[in-house]
Amino acid sequence: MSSWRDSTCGALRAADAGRTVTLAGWADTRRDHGGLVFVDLRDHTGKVQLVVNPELAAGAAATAHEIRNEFVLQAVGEVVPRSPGNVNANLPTGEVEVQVRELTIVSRSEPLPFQLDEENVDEHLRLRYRWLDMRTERMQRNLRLNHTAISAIRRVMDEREFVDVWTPSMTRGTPEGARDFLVPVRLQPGKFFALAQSPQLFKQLCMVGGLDRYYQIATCWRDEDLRADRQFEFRQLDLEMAFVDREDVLDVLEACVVAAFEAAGEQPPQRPFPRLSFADAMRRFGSDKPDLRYGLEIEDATEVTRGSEFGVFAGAPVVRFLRAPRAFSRADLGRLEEIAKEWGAKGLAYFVGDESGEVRSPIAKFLSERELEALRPEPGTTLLFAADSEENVSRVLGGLRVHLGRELELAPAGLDVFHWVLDFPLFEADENTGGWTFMHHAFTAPVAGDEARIESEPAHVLGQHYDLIWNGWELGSGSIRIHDADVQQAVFRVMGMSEEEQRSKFGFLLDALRMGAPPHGGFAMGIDRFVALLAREPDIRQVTAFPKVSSGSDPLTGAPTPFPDDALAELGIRLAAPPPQA
RNA sequence: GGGGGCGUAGUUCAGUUGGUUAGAACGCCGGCCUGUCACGCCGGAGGUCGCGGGUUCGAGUCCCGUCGCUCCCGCCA
Repeated sequence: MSSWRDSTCGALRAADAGRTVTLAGWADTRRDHGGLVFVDLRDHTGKVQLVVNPELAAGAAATAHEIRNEFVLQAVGEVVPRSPGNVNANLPTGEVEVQVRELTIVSRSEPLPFQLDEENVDEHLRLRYRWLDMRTERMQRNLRLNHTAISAIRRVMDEREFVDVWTPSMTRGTPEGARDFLVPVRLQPGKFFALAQSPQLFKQLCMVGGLDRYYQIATCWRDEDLRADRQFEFRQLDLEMAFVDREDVLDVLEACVVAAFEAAGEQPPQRPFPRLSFADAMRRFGSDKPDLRYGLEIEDATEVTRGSEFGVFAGAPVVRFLRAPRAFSRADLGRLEEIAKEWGAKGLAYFVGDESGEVRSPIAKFLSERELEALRPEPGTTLLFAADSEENVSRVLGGLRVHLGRELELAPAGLDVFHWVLDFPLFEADENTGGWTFMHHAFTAPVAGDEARIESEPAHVLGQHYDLIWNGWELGSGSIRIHDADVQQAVFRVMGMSEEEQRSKFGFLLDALRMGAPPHGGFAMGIDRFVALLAREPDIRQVTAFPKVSSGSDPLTGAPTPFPDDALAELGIRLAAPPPQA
């Protein structure tokens, strides 16, 4: 070890008694008795109690009185066992302490803007002083877990002979994806690189290039609003494989998830992960990423209410409901109706089954005996209805289901459910243009046999796409890609792209697909989301060393900042409006 | 772009129907203290109640605007 220390604080145990050690770390807490001084010295491994006795080390004692919180100290002393009455059972090192002989204040600290042991400290403040926040057990654990998970994943990649290939961050813009971050460049005034939203096309080209197995822990950039699970920049486990089927890709991902759990010391989920088709997910849970830790499935009442006297039911193509395990009050139902309206419902019909066995419902008087009998809620439950098009019913009940899941805490603590969602449609209607757009991206292959009807029946073509879901969070998605240029061009045409446009935007891809492209497929999994869930944190900022806040700025450095006009001029840029004063 | 929540000491919070000098705990400063471990005891400093305007005899409290943070919708191939 270095001259600064020959041992770490957290490692000391009863067996070390008698050793003389040199320790270095931070003053976590001090208890100055005027004569005796106790200091809990902390480093990255934990804490140990230092004792400074003026009768045994007068110089050290004088120094010890000067210690304040978070001073950096170096101490030389003997590890001694504590007397039985003085053992601290709350500390792994609590059976020993270090009797200090020499004490050096290596570095002083001003009083901190917040205390490290304080809970609920404003996050903006924590981020402004992230280097302090990082000293907390929470952040130490989270950042180390991030590393542990990535290491485990890299080991899986190595074992399976994936090759880590670096792809460019500065690349060609993709107007049809998320908003690009633009990078002006002095040598090409008036032109811009885009920061890569994903290495998608490059990894496909690696397959055409014969690399066979590609992977990267790839940083991606997207200029969209930030959320609990979204930052401007994030990392994904990005992989691509040649000569594989869907099953090969799913197998690799499951192995990565299990390996990361094991490395983190957690019980890994059972393999194979359950599977759900997109159609089933939407019908049963109203979501393409349902949280399957609880049931609360959408049930159908379309048949029962056919020809109902209640106009809203009679006039709707689809009537479905959720059976919530709670007899809601009128006030509750008012709030639920608001939620339903946010998801596009016009109102919220309900049947409350009171604990007494009474059924409360403002619409009961419109319904027949047959309907009432079929839809009778159990005592202590509430049926919540949506009557509309299939699409709207799914959206409303899906939104309500998520809300109820959270509000009623339906997910058992400690339960983790991974699952796949498969068999997505390749296209969806584009509300803006009235045409078709891809559901995930333009490079997903249709299922075998559907190639011929890409252009004739785009609505009915299924894609070889798959999503990985953990407790209702989309961890990532992948697909078997198109490896035939003609199929790729058919997809582009459905999206309304002219031959010219195809050439200018994706000519290089089409060229590659015409020069011996192997069948291939891959996946991209959001590492930050994965680690946040693994750490049981509510958002990805807690597992990110230096995140940005939701307004899109960095509280620590103050970035982004304005640039002087001459710096912009060199790039051929002039601002249309002066920047707001910082 | 839209909707909700929050903003009082360095920090975390309290502050009644609008009413005297805005409080507590921790932290900070000074003093005492040889077995504490969230050490204890005594004393002290510390406030633009985010900012601006309005209503009122009187605003931390009510109203309007604005800024910041946050959650959500849109957006995120």
